[in-house]
Amino acid sequence: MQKHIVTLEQVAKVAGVSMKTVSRVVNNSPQVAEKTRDRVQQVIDDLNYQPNRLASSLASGRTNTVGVLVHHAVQQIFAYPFFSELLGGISKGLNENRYDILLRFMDGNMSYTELFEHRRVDGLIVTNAPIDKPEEMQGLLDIPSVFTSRIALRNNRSNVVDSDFYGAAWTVLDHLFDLGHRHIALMTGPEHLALSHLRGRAYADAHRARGLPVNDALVRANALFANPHTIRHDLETHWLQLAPRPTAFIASDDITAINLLNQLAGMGYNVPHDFSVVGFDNTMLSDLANPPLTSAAQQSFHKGYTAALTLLDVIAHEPTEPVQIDLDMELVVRQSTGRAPSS
Amino acid sequence: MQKHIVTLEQVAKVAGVSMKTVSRVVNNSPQVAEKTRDRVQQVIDDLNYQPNRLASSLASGRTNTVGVLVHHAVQQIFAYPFFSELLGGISKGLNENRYDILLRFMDGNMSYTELFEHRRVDGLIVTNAPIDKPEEMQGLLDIPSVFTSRIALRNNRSNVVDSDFYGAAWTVLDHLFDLGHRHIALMTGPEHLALSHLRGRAYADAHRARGLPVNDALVRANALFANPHTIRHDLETHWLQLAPRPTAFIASDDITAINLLNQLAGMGYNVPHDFSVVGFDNTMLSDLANPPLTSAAQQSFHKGYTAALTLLDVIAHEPTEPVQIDLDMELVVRQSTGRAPSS
DNA sequence: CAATCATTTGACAGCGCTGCCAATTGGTGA
DNA sequence: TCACCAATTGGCAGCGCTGTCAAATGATTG
Repeated sequence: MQKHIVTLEQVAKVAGVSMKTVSRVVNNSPQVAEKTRDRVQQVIDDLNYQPNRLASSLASGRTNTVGVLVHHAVQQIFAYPFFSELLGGISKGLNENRYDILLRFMDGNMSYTELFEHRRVDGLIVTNAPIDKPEEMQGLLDIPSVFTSRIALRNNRSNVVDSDFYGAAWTVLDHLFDLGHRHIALMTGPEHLALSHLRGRAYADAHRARGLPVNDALVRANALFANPHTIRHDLETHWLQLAPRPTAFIASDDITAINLLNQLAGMGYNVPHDFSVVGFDNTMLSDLANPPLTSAAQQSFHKGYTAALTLLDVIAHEPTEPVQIDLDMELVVRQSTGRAPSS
Repeated sequence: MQKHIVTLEQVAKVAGVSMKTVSRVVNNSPQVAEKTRDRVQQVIDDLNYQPNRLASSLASGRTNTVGVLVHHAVQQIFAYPFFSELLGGISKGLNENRYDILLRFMDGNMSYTELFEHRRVDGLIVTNAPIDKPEEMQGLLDIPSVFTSRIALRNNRSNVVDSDFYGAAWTVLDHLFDLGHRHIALMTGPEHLALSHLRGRAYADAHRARGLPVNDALVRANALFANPHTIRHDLETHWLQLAPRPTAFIASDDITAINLLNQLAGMGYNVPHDFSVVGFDNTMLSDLANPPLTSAAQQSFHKGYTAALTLLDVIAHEPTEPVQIDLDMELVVRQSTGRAPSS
């Protein structure tokens, strides 16, 4: 399909310089006389020379490419707008530094370090790392890599860029306390994710700080993206059976929150009059919800962006200490939260 | 960070065979004696040899990598779950054939053919191709490439895998006709997308087929993902001013539909009692809407999967005729559509 | 047992570029 | 004018692999 493949050598020949000089021009090396640069550039343009990046990478050992690993089992997560935004941020951070993305949806039998070992990338960004296979992750610690989620509470050798779920949960609780709520249900998220435990801790700490008692029945783990049926079931068999009843719900994520919203509406309750509901992530779904959902915003785009820059830094400087960055979360208040019903 | 980089040559030396033989083993070439294969494989495992894919690609001219281009200006689209699913399908199709994805969010000054010209990929998949720069797209026609959207009605040299928006619009209209609706508003989507025109044509054809008159005021172009404000404005200044008033709305996409749903609710109308609303794409948003949204489903995952397989076929066989595939869309009926109000 | 042919293996150039280091050029001051 | 130094430029090996084609091996047959 291609007519002629123009190489460095041909450009050099036509321009009457050495390959090395052409190489310098292509790579914007400063040590080329301006006259020479112009002449060579002219030939490059004339011949429509396109450098072969593979050859360049092979010779230099740098690929200017980063692998982004997405855990496959979490296909579902992938449809969640949050991920798309994260990827957008990663892309921006990398593109600004002339890096490309090699995207891989991880399959059961794939090795997490393969892309790097095959010399195809300079480093890896691991999103939603599986928490159930720490051994497989182990190899990543010896490689330039950044996780966008804490992989386990005790793991502290990994480079991590994550949102401050502890602080966010605390902020949410303050918001609800201020609205007069005293019985607040918390759906933490799954047991195996660090963020669930962080939320749980914040819940206890925030209550303690206000001198309020903690009712353990009000804190429950749940699967992310809980479906309507499960939520209905939990409402009927648990939450609404409690005495005193919770007057507010902190959901693990926006989808769970919206399903909760819809189930409550279906049962004849009014949000925020009867119950307040808070979501997490502040995805576009929050705006579309009815009523619009109060949600703790992860800076998803910025998180991706930061992860990218962090990785590039790790690649360049190989720090000995792990880099761990917490990003602020901000509570976006909409109409799903209001004053606690005066019982 | 790496201790030893094991090369083919070292494996060959240790195994006591030539490099070429090791290469054959690595690439599963059939013409290797079983005994030799086992011995070599043993050494490969022992030394933990990892082939250098760059070197392999450089020598062979095949990268086993496909570029996926995402138009940057459509950042917004990217947060739309549809895209994530599409990407998931692309990934599946490619992974099954041992291809990887080089993902690029296109920036204003990027060349669409660059990745290929730099020999980094064997072909390209172009999602949401910009329709306003046909010249830049032109180069893609001489390269193994597949578009996931019709780039322009008249362009017929490109390989395209798209959903059958014409048929889908017709199906939606049938559904609404059957429910007794006779005044149906159509928000086609933007002028510059082929799908808008296809929907418009289906609208006219479906009416004609039933012997119904077409009221041009009921068909309007709109931006995808119309925001609540715009929708409110259009309702107040246009749709609700018409006589007779439309009793049903076909929205260009799920987000527009949901915003419409919320605006109508905010104005005190009941859906589906007062108005029926249909969305497009059947994203996860449809389920979360209140009431759940009737929506025409693009097989987003399957579309990506098909696009991937199509591209691999194009790469392998360089067909002379462009490949154009239409994927069926299915109407998923939920609670946002009902019988037309008996006026 | 030699001739024949299929199967298996090997030698080596070369893919297109960059790193290293040497060679050349041009300008300066004595 | 010549030594001297900085700024440019060039030569060439080699990155790790595969393609081509030749060589060696082994099986089969008359």
